[in-house]
Amino acid sequence: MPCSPIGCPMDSLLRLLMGPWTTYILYVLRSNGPTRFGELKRRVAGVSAKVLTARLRMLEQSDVLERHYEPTIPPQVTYALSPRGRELADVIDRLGGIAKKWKDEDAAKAATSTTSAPPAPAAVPAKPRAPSPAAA
Amino acid sequence: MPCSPIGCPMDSLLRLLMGPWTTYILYVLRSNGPTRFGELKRRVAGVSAKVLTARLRMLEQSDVLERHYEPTIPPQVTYALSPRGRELADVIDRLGGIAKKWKDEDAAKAATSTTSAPPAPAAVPAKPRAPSPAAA
DNA sequence: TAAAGTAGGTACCTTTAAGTAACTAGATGA
DNA sequence: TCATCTAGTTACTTAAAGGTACCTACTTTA
Repeated sequence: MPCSPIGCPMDSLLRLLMGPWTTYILYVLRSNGPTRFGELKRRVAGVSAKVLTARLRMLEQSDVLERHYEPTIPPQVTYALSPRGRELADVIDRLGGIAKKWKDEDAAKAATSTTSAPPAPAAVPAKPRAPSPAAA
Repeated sequence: MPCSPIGCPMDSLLRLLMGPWTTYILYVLRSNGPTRFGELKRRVAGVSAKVLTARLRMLEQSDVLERHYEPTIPPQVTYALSPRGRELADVIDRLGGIAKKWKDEDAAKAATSTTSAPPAPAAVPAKPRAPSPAAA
């Protein structure tokens, strides 16, 4: 079940971003700088250690972030964005900009439409959707 | 199981891109222009009608693409990118560029390392990974 | 003595989402 | 008359993920 045909270079990259939390991990790492595992887990609220570990391994193996292991007695492991990670985080940022813009546009549109009208119906009744045969 | 905390504008956008085939649908629509359902299904090789329909509905509801229904007797339904879709496709293109660059870099690195060496071992044995307690 | 904090690993369960196949209407072509 | 094409829909099945809980070794603190 690929995101795109096998061999497409996007495929592996998307597989990277696709997992839950991934972009948020990158976001935290970008805005927070090198971060320890526990701190990361606290900031990415709601993520389980298992999934966080899995994501970090994926990202590390793809050279998107760097893992620094300090063998002190309570061991200290720090994660930081690599150059690739920063490159990726920039694009994600751009994506975030688009997302925010759309949301604002939607909010503005909703505001004007509800200025003198009841809450808009969820569906688009006038649209000539292909009739559902089974519904007959 | 959000990709990021609830309320983050990225969340819905990522949910859009995350689904399998989504980016490829956008890619086909971008390079091919308005495309009919069957043609789309043929170009996005391997996708099932069910999933393709689901993705198209998602993208349509998010105003990423436009659906045009022509009630001829074999009905003709055409999908095309909306302005938002083109905006999104641009970013995806950038992401694709990064993916390609990384792949080339990896290939080059692999070529130099295998010039006089056997296939590189898959793991990184020298890295001081935190010892696995259960393995002892 | 026992709990807490470090950074995870592992087993088990559940949920979600994809795949597959069969079905739809109505006209056309063999 | 039956299959085919259009653009899907629906039910059923299955597999891949995530969630939860419990486990590790070692030290410090209460």
